[in-house]
Amino acid sequence: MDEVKGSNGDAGIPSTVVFRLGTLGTVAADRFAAAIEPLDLKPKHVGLMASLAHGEASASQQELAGRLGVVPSLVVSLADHLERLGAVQRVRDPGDRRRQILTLTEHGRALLAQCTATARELDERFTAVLSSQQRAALQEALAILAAEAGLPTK
Amino acid sequence: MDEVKGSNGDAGIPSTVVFRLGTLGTVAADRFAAAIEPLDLKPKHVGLMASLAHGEASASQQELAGRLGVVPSLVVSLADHLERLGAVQRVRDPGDRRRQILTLTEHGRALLAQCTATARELDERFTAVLSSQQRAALQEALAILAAEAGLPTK
DNA sequence: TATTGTTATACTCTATAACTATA
DNA sequence: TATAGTTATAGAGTATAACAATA
Repeated sequence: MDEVKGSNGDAGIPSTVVFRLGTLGTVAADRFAAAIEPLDLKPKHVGLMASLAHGEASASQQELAGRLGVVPSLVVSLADHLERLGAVQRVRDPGDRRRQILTLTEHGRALLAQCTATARELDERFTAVLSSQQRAALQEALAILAAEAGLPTK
Repeated sequence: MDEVKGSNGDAGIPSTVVFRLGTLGTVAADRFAAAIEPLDLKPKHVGLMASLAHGEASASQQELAGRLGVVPSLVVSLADHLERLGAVQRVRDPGDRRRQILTLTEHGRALLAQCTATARELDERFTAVLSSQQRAALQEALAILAAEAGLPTK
């Protein structure tokens, strides 16, 4: 018989989902950050670009702050950097001149595509120890949890 | 037939494992941090206690720094705080009086047990949207990835 | 007066470097 | 001279608060 049945009474905090997501999340984020560093981008920049690429290709900075779950002043510096790189454009909303509408440029799309390719390469190496069934199951579970947590899904 | 077969060509960076682990990891870590805040603990404190609880119940600060993947000076402040709470004890190694041996106290064990219970409650709510098969598959995949990444497994 | 974006400032986390004691 | 731990300092990242332009 198996020594473990159902939930292991001896299993400590490292075997909980929250703990493992936290620690693995840090590892994944660090590796991704290192991989995109040559592009002069941080994960948050990629998050902003991804948010602009999804559906409506433009948004006000307030909207972005809400979507990313960060404070508006942080969007300013992220957008400043991306604008300097030529990845996004700021245009005053003619209907409400207080608002800055951010749109992804062609170069921005190219950069985002590069980041996506990089992430996929990392995925392959990172999940190489998993069987294809395990990998698919992981993808599925993470997608559901991300949707539930209100995180970008597509 | 399904619109998606194998890997979705339209899937953006948010659907990669690294990106999702990163974002979900932040969410999980934030929730856990909020939950243990009443205990006057941060996730890193719990990580240190968990490291001491596993197998050999004591270690030098250098060893801990290595295990946690942080710099020794950070272990000092973590240990300071835990010592103030009565969760760990510092004892000079008689064999090498430069070394401080950290051991978990009874109170430390009790605190860690509380954190573990808290993490399990969070797990239940966090993974409530998953079927039991999906939850088991997630557990399995995360355990494998954690082991592969050299993170605590038990 | 309220809201958008911006700037100035402060706080948290963690690392690097300098220092003390022991070896 | 080298190492364990400590203390002092600095940097990255992000939030809060004050401000300017527009509504």
